Amino acid sequence: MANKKITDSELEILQILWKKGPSSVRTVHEALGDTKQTGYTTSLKLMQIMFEKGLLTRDDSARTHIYAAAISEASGQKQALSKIIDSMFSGSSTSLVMQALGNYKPSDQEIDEIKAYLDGLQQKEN
Amino acid sequence: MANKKITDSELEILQILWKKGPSSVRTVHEALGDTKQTGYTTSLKLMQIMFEKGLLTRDDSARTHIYAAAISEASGQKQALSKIIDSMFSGSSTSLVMQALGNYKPSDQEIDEIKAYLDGLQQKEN
DNA sequence: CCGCACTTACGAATTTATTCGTATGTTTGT
DNA sequence: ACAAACATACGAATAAATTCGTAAGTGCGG
Repeated sequence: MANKKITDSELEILQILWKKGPSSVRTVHEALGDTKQTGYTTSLKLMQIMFEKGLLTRDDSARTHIYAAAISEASGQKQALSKIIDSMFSGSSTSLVMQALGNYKPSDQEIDEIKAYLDGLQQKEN
Repeated sequence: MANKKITDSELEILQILWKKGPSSVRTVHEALGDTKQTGYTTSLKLMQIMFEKGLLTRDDSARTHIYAAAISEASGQKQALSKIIDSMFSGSSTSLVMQALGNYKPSDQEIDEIKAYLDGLQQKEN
């Protein structure tokens, strides 16, 4: 519901949790280590803040707490899409789609998949 | 080339300049007034900073300086798309397209337009 | 000419995000 | 039992973004 703003650092952590599933701070911190070289307590603090914000849930029944993303990856994707459709594409999802197709040419096979998907959408319409 | 990070506030200003074309600080500030109620010097400062960052150009030959976006709207759109394709869609533009189509069902007519566009892409391929 | 409205410049306060040091407690291996 | 390794909590330093106050110059109407 409530749409708190997600910072880039927070997004990195969500990525990892989406990929790995519920994880300890250490696990996340080490996965993060590939791209950032910040201290362990930095990751900890960030995840605690995200928990307070409601971005993460956590199981603190064991000594090592286990955190999980509070929103699904799909819903994160939808949120990100909404934001740029509103802010960059004047609310037109179609023009976002065209622009994406133009910039990152899909292969023939991918094009066929998209077409099939579009056919499916038209079917349901009636 | 260089990909400076654009904040949300900065994006709002770019929006206005893309829509209205080169404008004075006052014009931008008043357009901004619809959504934010910050002081005039705040808008001024922000635009000055954007100018320093290279996000805006300006003509200071007259007393009232005229600012313009240094990047085109299309290139801003491309940048925004790149970012979320990388960060939210594991680099797959196709899955972004599918997700966008799924969330914001286009009309039959829009679907046809997209299909036509896809046909065009396949044509060129050979 | 004088004062008012408007402009830019710029230092600095405020707010928000990121990072880390340190305290404190728990677990584990020997 | 004890030390080393590891966990959380939390205050606070640092950095980055946003906001504004104030100074100083320009131009215009009367």
